[in-house]
Amino acid sequence: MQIVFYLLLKIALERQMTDTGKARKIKLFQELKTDILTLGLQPGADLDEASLSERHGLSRTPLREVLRELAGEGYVELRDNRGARVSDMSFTTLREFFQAAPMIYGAILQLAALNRTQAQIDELKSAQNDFVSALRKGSVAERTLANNRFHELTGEMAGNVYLLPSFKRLLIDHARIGMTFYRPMNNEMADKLSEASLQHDAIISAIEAMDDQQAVELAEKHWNLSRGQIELFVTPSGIEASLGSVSRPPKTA
Amino acid sequence: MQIVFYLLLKIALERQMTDTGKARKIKLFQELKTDILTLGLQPGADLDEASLSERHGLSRTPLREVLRELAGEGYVELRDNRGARVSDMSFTTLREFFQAAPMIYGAILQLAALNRTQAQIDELKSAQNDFVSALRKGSVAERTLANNRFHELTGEMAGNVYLLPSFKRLLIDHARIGMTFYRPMNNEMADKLSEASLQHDAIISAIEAMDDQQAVELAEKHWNLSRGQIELFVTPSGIEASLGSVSRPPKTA
DNA sequence: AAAATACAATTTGCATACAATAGAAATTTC
DNA sequence: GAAATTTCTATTGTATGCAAATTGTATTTT
Repeated sequence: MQIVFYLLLKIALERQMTDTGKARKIKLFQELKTDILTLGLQPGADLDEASLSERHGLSRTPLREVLRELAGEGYVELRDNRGARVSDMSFTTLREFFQAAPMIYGAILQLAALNRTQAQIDELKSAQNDFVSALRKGSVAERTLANNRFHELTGEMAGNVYLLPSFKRLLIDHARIGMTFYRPMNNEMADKLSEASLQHDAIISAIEAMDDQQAVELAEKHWNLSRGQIELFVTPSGIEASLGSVSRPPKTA
Repeated sequence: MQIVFYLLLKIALERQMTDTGKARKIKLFQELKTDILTLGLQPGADLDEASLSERHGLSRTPLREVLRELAGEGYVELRDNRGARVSDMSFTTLREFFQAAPMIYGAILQLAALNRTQAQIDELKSAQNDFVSALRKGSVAERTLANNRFHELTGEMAGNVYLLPSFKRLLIDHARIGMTFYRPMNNEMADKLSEASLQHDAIISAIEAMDDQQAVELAEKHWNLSRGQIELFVTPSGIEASLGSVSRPPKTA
């Protein structure tokens, strides 16, 4: 009987430590982020407050605050008297993405090389290890998240509060676009993935050596590789069979 | 007697139209923004939820949501279990500001020239009119806000969701720094203000002509002018009197 | 008297209840 | 039967009360 009480007490204490309101809030925050980054929640998807709050054991008040914070970082969009929805992507935004990314990425890596601390270097190396093992044996989502984490760290290293908002916004959509091309469909795409990993190593070296010019060059190379991956996915080599061989459902209505 | 009832009804209806919850929320949002931009609320100032909500006739729940949104745009910072405070500025952030601003400003004006619509041009001209009249007969805060509005419009013209977050963040601190140098203390500073106004006109012309290269050049010139104004304020010409002539209070404690 | 601790007051965080709004469904009108 | 209007339902927005946490103050201890 005493043991039962002891167990109950222990559970209660652990609950207080690990499952307090704040912890649930942070957990929800992270889960929504990763779900959005990995397309578990697709662009444009509606987020229902009631079901979300119930599913995560939070009342709607703190949930709504989480949604506001996510909106601030660009993960979701809020519509008046309508639900929140996952930030949308379109041809237009894709074009804007290609316009903005090279410049910001270059600036971030340059500043990272100039401002990094040793502790940050160690973190970056650790993140790169995770990325490599994700490439070897991880899922598409794990690869995307590991790559995202690597670049987030370079953003922290740059340590410029004015550049960071745009950089983070870019990383969100880079991850979502990447969810397609981190699913290699032929040898060419797989090769580019390992090349990306090698570039990460080079980026780490440049940053550690505080060689900002080298960092800028690597940023451009890394961006071009990424760009090539996207193009490979968007414009694949043509299908050999004629279109007539694709079965179509008969017209019924 | 009937007239009294009519008036009461009218007031009630108007109240519903103009002073509904949402309107109060938007108003609070705007007021906090302008107060922060014009240093009515100084960097680092604590924001008390209770007094703010009472003063604006809103309960704490929507107020807290407003604070979250302001935090997302970089106006305030939220600390756990502590109050929100106005985003701080320091030597470090000032340095970061000078690093990031030229690049972003150039990119924004270039894209503005490429993407602007005629309606936006008209708005920009109107904003420039307001700026000119603020220079002639407005307060320091009015000048700052008018200048801020002008540049916000160029940001809208650029229409790039990835660049906008950083640009807006820069504008916040540019306005706050500007609150010092839009208080001209000698002829040299006053001259630079009218020069800024002329540059605005040139910027409008370049954007209207969709001359993006010209827009980039003007962005650099405009930035250099702004930089010069800041330097004039930070490092003024020395005081002629000797330090000994400055009266000091006698040591009492 | 200085440091540490306990307590009280203030402030933030969360849950619930209620109000307002938007979208869908049903009814009426032509 | 189609269009417009009204009613209803589902969902978002706000207010209030209470719980948790922080900070400042008073008390105790050394």
